[in-house]
Amino acid sequence: MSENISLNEIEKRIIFHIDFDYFYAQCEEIRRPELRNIPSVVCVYSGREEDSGVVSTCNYEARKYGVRAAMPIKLAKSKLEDVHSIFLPTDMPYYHEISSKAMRIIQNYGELFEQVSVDECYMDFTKITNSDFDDARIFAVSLQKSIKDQIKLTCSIGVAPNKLIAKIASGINKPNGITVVRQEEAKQFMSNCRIEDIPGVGPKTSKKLQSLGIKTVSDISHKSIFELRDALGYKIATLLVNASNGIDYSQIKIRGTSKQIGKIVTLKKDCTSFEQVRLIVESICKSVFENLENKRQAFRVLTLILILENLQHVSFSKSLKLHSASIDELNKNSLSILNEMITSNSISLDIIRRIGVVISELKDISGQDSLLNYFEN
DNA sequence: CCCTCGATCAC
DNA sequence: CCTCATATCGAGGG
Repeated sequence: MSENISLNEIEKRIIFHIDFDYFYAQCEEIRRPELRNIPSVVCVYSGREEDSGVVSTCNYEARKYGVRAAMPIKLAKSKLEDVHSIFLPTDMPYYHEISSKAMRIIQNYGELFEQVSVDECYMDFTKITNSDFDDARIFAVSLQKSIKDQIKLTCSIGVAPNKLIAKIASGINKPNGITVVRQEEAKQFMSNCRIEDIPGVGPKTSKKLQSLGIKTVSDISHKSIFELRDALGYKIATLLVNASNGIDYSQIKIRGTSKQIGKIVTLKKDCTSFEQVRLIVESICKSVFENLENKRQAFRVLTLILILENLQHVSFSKSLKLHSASIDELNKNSLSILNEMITSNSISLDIIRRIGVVISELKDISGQDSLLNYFEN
């Protein structure tokens, strides 16, 4: 913890984690209320084949049949066979519109605000509530009501002494729920959680812990960071030991613009010639570059990512000497990296499933006179 | 200290 | 069956 804030102040915080319920599917219900009564599934279609892709979100009606986020569309369809249901593609611009309206309402409540994603944010309510959890609950109810009244959107709120617990708590009484965890309940609350409930613990970390014989949050709380460091790395070890004791010092931080811009696409099955791949890389570059232009920024690092048939990821990156805002530069470098990757790793074109381009080390160039082709100095 | 690359997470 | 975008960590090499 590098922030200079006293422990005393840290422990008196009241943090909200606000999570919009089944967000994409609920957005669809907002513009088409008739969807409320039937299972609806919002999907990311990869275009590789008819119905290839995954479920992004689904409403609770669909969940009754076992449909879940990240599930292949084909599997979801099989679960809803013979059921009157609807499958829709994502419409991100529309979801962002709804999201901004809701986020604006939340921000108007006052203090430090951190938007984590399109459907999730944190807000510090310490001052407004004077560290009183009863007050905080009233604010949570009022916030839910404002959002519901103004845009017909429901959300779930976790109220806790830190971000970690607020985040876990918001998921407990979903949808349209409020869960309050006080400072004095923090450790007990954590010990009732499963290890996988801790944000930052995924399948890999879970498995490592299991192989160490660690099965519960209480098991972790009896370990030292030192004991876990070798297996998990310093950061995760620290996170886990603190979390298991109900502690999380991380602060709400106002997020600036993103630090990278990227796009990954899935190749059609019949795409095998280098010429086809080249055109795809160029179209990805175009889209990434448009994004960069809109933000009036230049990039210095670009990374090309290949995802192979066996879902293995291979990435190569290149740092430029100077920042660039030239699409030609982006194209040229992407293609040269692609060539290098294919030859040096002896990757044949037909085992490439997905291709991505990411640019990073971004820098604002608004105010520069030539945006089209800008080089530092 | 910078660069590159892979891993992991979670949306 | 297997998307997509972003952030962060850590190792290893210079």
